[in-house]
Amino acid sequence: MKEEMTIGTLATASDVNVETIRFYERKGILKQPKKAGGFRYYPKEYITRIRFIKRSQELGFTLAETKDLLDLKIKNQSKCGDVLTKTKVKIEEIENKISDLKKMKKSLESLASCCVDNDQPLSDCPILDCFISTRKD
Amino acid sequence: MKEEMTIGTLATASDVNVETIRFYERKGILKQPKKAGGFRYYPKEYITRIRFIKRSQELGFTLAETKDLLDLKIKNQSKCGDVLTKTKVKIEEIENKISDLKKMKKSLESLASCCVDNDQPLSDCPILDCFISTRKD
DNA sequence: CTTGAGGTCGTACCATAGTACAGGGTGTAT
DNA sequence: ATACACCCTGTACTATGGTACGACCTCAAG
Repeated sequence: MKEEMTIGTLATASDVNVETIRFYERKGILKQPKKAGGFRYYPKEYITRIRFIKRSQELGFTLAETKDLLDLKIKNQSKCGDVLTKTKVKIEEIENKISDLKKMKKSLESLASCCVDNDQPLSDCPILDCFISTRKD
Repeated sequence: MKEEMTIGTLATASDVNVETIRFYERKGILKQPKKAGGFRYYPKEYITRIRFIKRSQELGFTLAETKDLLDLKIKNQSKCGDVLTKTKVKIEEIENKISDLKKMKKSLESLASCCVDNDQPLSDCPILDCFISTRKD
């Protein structure tokens, strides 16, 4: 049996849409495989690559960043530290997002605590008032 | 002095782009003000409304959700509890995002700790390997 | 009354991450 | 040999939150 597959088989095996694979190719994230009769034929390593992309997204990397990571892999003069740096930058970004979200959560909680009576008409709703007055100017 | 202003003045006063105001109008988030000679003339309440929208975004609400909030305000049979409910849903969403981000961060940190030698060639980079092998299947 | 700032509308464009589809070509099985 | 599933390219469309621009119009000052 040949180790190659068409795009549909790869898509099923990788659990993504056929269109997504073509989209990644257009974006340069997946390189064009050999073609025969106009059809793309993928070696099974592509399953691993797509898995990598998906994992990378789960870890918070954008497609552009994922492309960088994969490009590093291709350039063989790349050093492990290059990847470590990108990873550390991403960790910081995530930390910032977490702290922003925590601030939001606190603001919303303090808004929620304004509300003493659910059946109050909205004209007297303290939450909406707080919405305005708690804005940092 | 009249309490009305043109779109440019409103934009400056609200610290948003003129185009943004027109965009909000198209989206139904801001209602059309009275027009004279084709020009939009805004009462100053619109400054408060745009502030509300911006504050709402800061709090993690999308424009669609902000529109819901503002629509609640308009329907006078709305109850304060309606707003409280939306606020609580949003708090939960934020909590979920935070926990997702924390997971990402942990994964990245464990990847980073794989790297023992920055100058290692990438072919031996443990981070990239971990990328694949730590994927939850 | 002319000029220039700032208004109008409609449409196109940006990033992000895809999805959908028309109109055609190919590959394999019966 | 023909059907049918699958593939091809290219383009348009989705959502989100805007930004930018051309061509034209209006208002206020000098």
